[in-house]
Amino acid sequence: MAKEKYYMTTAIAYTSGKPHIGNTYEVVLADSIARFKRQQGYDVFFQTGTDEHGQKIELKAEEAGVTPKEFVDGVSSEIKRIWDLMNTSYDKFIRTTDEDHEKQVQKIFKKLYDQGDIYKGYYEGMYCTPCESFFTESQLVDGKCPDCGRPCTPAKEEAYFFKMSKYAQRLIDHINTHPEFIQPVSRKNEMMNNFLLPGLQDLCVSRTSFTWGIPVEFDPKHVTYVWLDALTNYITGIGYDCDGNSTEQFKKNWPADLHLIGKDIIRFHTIYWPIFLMALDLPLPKQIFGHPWLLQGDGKMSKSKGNVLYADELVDFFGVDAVRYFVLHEMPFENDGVITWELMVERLNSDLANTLGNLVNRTISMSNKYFGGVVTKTGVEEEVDADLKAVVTATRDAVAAKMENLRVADAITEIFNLFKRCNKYIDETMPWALAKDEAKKDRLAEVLYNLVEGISIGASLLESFMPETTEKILAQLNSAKREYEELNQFGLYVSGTKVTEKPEILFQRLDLKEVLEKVEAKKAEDKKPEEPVIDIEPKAEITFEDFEKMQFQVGEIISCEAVKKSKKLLCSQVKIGSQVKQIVSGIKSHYSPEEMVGKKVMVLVNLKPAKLAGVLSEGMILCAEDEKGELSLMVPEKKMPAGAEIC
RNA sequence: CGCGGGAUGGAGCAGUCUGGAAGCUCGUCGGGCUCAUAACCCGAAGGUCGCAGGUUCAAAUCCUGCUCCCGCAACCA
Repeated sequence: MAKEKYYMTTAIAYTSGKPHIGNTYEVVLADSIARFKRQQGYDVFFQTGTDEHGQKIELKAEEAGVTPKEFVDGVSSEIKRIWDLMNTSYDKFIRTTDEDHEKQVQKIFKKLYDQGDIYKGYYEGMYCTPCESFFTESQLVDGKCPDCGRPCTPAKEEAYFFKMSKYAQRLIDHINTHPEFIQPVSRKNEMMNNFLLPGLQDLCVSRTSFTWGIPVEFDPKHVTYVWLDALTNYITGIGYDCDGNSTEQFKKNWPADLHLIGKDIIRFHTIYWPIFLMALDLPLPKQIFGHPWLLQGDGKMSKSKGNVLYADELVDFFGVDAVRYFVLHEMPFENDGVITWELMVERLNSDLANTLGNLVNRTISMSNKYFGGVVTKTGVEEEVDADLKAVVTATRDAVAAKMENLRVADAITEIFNLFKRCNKYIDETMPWALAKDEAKKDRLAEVLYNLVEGISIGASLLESFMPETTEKILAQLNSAKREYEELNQFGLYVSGTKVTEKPEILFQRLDLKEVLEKVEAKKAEDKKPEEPVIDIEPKAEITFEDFEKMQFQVGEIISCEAVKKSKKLLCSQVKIGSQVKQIVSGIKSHYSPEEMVGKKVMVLVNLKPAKLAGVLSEGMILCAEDEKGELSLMVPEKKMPAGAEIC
């Protein structure tokens, strides 16, 4: 029997910067679903990728001093690196700068234009450049962008529009007759009430204000605007051709079985995307799941605070599978989840180290201790075994039921319930007590066999979520990977198999305090290169001769006192070579006279003497000043004698 | 009236659509055990389900009003 296909996608990640743990969550979530479907025997095609066009990227690239293409190449490979680091099993990583995608988008644009779904018009309104968004006057807050609060400028732009209204009723009918289409269901009402029922506005699908995009073939000053470019990746990635020459792969996989996306872009996926597809006369995806967000626990996420969590950083601390476990387990189905270092450590210690790692470890240790590592089924059963077996064999279907509803967190919980049951079984049977009685040796063997078998099944079920851990456990138990069909059967572990002699610690417990200290240290390290820069008004160019006229020397401050009758001034006696000059400086609010003494500073020596507040000043002590007016004395980086020339 | 989300024992969350004995994990406390990564197992304490009304035999759940929190700054799925 041919395997049933399952085509699923994540949203494509926007290449404006490094993805944080929240972005990464989506692809890990998708991966767990893809892996589980494969385990169940589906012929899965799992696509992810990057969305690489738009004005924002054009600007970012300019800031970075590279071409947009160079910029997105860098970010896209960084995203791919993290996806790979997280061990995600995507089948295709599409980039919207891929040639075949671009070509196809152009063809789609033209086709929709030719058939009258796209028309040319004008976009008028207030434009916020960073957000790449137009707003109506009424949407503005204090004349500023309602999204980001920055100023907007009036703009009018020739643009192409898509006639959304034409397909609205068909979409409403579809949503009403396909309750599973939008998940979670609470989102369905939101879409209906806010967008569909009040009447859909036509969607702007082109821009002329920037060039980093896919040009409209027949009107090249326009580039395709985000959604028609980005959403179509789901079909171009598997070989759609709107001239009717779509690949076999496309014919097999479309329509998608699942689009997994963030809840913020549900609107685009449940309204615009289906309507585009209707216009192309293609079937609609079966399900769109808008997952919640993973939020930072301690206050707002902000780069300046240094509390943004990145996947690779977390992996450094905890390992890939622990991070996968956390984001999958901690993320609720409908509401946003929280991630903090504290919670992460707690989960690692309690679930992974204590419940799972320790179970594997103690089971293997006992097998070695009592039977030289050989696990034998003796058939000496007791009543307590029944419940263990019942729990173990029921887990597969319990997991499947949760996964069917995309309740990934709950699915994982089911597996851990199996491991907990195993731990309980150890207490119930007390192998160490059995070991003391030679007559109970066969019973002891049976108990250990049951444990090894239970763990084997649990480990196999864990594969979709923590693939490396599955490998490790099965390797330690010397157990073969089970087929899905075998995961609800107890007793397939081959009797007489020898487990590893030295069990490897699967998850090391971590001390929260130590972790937090390391995090702090890392933060401090990362902060340095992120200091802001300051631009000041450029002055006219000077000649070298001009420069040579100025004499700078290192001066040592011998004594210093505040200038009476003045708020800002300090008067210093400065030793420069063998002479001492009196210099008055406006730095009282930044340095006390006491702390000035002994400092070696940079002095402009041949400045014409002047009286400041009635006190003679014979030079100038140089300072750097930041945007807030904070001052910092210029001191030599190495030890220098007073009087050393600065040139 | 900008949009959206939230408020359930110390912490993180289920449960709300489809009313019917307040649940899970962690932490705390007490006990057990010693094979194991100071891990495991059992038990207990701890909640007027944000507030106020309403509907109902019955409300965390439905309705109305209110209060408070959070995101909407590119690091936003």
